[in-house]
Amino acid sequence: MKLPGHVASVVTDARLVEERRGQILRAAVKLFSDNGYYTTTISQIAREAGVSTGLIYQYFGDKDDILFLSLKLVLETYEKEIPPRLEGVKHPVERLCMALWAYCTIVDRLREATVLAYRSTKSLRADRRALVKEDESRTNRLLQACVRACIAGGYMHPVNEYLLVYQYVAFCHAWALKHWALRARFNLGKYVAEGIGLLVEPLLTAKGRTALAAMRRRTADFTREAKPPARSRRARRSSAH
Amino acid sequence: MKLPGHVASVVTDARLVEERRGQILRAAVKLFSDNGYYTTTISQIAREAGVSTGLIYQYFGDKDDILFLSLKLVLETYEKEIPPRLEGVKHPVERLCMALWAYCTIVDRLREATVLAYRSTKSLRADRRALVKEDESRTNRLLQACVRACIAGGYMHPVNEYLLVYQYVAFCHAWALKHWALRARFNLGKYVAEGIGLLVEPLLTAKGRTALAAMRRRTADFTREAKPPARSRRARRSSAH
Amino acid sequence: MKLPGHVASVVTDARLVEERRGQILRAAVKLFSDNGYYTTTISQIAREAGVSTGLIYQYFGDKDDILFLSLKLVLETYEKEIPPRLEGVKHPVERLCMALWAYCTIVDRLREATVLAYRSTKSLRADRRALVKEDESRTNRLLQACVRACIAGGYMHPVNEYLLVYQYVAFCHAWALKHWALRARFNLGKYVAEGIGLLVEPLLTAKGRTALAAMRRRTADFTREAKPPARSRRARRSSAH
Amino acid sequence: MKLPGHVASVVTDARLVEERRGQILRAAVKLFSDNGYYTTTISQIAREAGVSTGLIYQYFGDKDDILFLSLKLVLETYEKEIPPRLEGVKHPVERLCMALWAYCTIVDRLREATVLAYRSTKSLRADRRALVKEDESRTNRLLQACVRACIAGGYMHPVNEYLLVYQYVAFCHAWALKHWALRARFNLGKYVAEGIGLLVEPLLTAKGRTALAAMRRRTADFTREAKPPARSRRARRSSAH
DNA sequence: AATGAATGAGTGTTCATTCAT
DNA sequence: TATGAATGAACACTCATTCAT
Repeated sequence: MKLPGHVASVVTDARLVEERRGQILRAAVKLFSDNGYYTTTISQIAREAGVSTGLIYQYFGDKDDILFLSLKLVLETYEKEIPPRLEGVKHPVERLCMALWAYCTIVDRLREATVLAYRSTKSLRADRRALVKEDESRTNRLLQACVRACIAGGYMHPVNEYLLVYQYVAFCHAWALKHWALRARFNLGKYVAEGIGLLVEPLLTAKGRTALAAMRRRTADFTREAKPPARSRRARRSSAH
Repeated sequence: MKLPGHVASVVTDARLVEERRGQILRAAVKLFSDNGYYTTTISQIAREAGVSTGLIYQYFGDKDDILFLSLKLVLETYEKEIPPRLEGVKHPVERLCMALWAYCTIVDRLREATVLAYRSTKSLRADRRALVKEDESRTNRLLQACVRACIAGGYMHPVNEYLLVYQYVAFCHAWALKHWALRARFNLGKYVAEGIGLLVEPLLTAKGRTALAAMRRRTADFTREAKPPARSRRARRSSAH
Repeated sequence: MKLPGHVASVVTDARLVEERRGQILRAAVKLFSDNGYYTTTISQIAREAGVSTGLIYQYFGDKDDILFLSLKLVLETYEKEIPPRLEGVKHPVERLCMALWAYCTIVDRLREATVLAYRSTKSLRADRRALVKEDESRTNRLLQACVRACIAGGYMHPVNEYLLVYQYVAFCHAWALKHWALRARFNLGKYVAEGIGLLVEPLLTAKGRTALAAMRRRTADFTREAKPPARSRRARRSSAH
Repeated sequence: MKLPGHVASVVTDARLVEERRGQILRAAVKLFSDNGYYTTTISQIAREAGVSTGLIYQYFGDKDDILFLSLKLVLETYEKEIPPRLEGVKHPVERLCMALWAYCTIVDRLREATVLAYRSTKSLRADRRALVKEDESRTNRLLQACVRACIAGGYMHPVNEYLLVYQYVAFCHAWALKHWALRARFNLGKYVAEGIGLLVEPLLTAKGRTALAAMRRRTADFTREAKPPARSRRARRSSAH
């Protein structure tokens, strides 16, 4: 009786399991993202990860296990990387905007992997699909807290916050899903800035708009820049704080 | 030198090609939607369509052809079914709302197929992917015309209409993509009504809001109903005209 | 209980059977020669012959029937076309040389078909293989008669005439089988002339050599010419008689 | 950009590749020889070789690869086995006769495979066909050297040595190709002896004939014997030297 | 723990043959 | 008689998975 979330490993040394799985999953995410789940073979993953095919079966029960942990890896990235980006941001409106901005930059970095999540979640065994969806829901709750704080603070008109969050998520994911169309018209900064204009600003109260305007004055940078390489952006961001 | 959009058939009788392809594609869309492209076998499609495996290759060159025409079938449904639903609707705000409502009802009817489009477009041969995207773009342009009319008529504040359309599309597709989560809280009518409250209303001018309110009074029905079976909905619609 | 040499036809009108079979066999010989038996499909044959696939099965029982009659057609060509070329040629040595020359010109015309016979005889049902070999043997006997006459007339030293005939056949067939190599060094006339120098002349008695020399003086033409197109060669031949 | 002569293997261990390929090719040559290329299935080859079908694809890229190496195996056998049989044979006339004898014994041993080469070379991908023909040409050159030495030594009248070699090759191959007819009248020894009488002796000078007669006196054995099994023949030969 | 050779069930695709019209 | 749509058995080839070393 296997638990759906459990992935068995023949190897017992926990540190080694951690390390090898990471090594294999990085290869898998890359290949799945580029070529899809079904067209990626175990031996391609092995080659990309620099191990033998046999070794993979020491750390994963079957191919579905690899997909499962690959998707978790991606979804957990969202969940883990957004909160630190909100640290020190106090104002609810600013937190909401920063959350969207953070989410979008992560999507941008994991663009192919985000598409993968849409393509391949249904390829998972059904019981595990639910687990992956929970991961996604947890990320949504991060946004939901931001929205709620805006409304609670009187910065945003009361709205169906649940639906709004889904719209925000759709907005962030669209950067990956519709990148083929959007990239012709936007860079990432412009995309987020315009998105805020469309999905945040119209919902704000007068008080909220004032806050947004203030924030814009301070962080004008990311709305104008051409999309820079990931590395320099990360560097700039840390120096800015 | 094959054109990417062309699918060859051994059979020459155009009527028969039309009919058989339809028969096979209906089976394929169903199976692809339920089980995905790669896990659906040609012989499953044949069985579902009530023909032999060999026959399929009289009407399609290979499995990719079937996927291509399946996706086209789905995307063309959007493109073809929205315009008739807008006939007779004059007011720009009302047209926009009706377009969203129409789009969402089609997505609802083709829920699995819509998910299929997200899952499997990347499984297409690259040259054909572009053609499918064009189909999608054409549907977007239907929405874009509605948005533009609203702005031109002074019913909506000037916004980035291109991005807004993508938000609308994301909203409609989300009904299929996130149905697992949304169905717990919304029925289709409520979903659309709330979506309009979130994505249309806040962007309207005073004049636009008046129009929206008027419309709501007249068509209050669809915002309250439980999701009805497709047949009765269609019946109601025609009687309403 | 089918007789091996019998090919059944659904159609009863003998004249029609004759005509249709000829039409189909010409197409089959061409395609089998170019592409081989197994890689040629019935529908290719049908297309080449300008009929439907179904029609082929009105005149042949199965694909093996087509191959069988195709090979017979080719082998009977040898058997039928050599004798008229010997008409009026009286001298045994001259008859032998003319037979070789005739055989080689036919091989040259049916080059691909000759290769086909080597490739595909073994693809025939075993009982029919024997029939085809009999056809070949009958052609051999034409040569054998020539050799025998030479020996009987004291023009050729007594030799194993049976083996010699096989050598002659091998020589003629080699023009097709090894054409890829021979064509770089010989045209057909030179090939035959040199072959006679190698396989006939050394076996002749003094008397025989005198005859050969005389013949050469008269028919010097074909030993020097560049290989002419089939049409002009045929024309010249008839005008020479 | 694949080189036509290269056959890729998934397995890297050279010794293993050598061994497995040999094992599979032996099975393939047997089955191709008996049943032809197209009617032999991969799984028949696998069964005959005692391996799984999958394994075959670890050592060959596709079925064409197997045919290619099968034909090479056969043609290289000629090329490799003739020279050792000439070792220690000094006299040009004797070398020529020994070469013919050696060639014919190899053909006799590989009778079916020799027929295979004629049947199936055209089934090869065109670029590889040329490589196989080169193998054949190399064997021809072995004979050509023998002929040339005879002429240079004044043992044979000057003739078109290129054509003569082709005639010798045709003679040797005929033992396989026309075995169905020849076996009724000849055993291998008699076939070669008579062949020499027909294709070598008449071309010799007086000096050459003396040498041939001398040789015949010494090695009279092989012209009379019934066809002995390959093994004892080889044994006798070495003891005779 | 790690390798990679070996397995064989499963897939897309072809094509000789049939048969309703 | 002639058509060509329909069939389905058969094949080449793939790849997740196992296991001896």
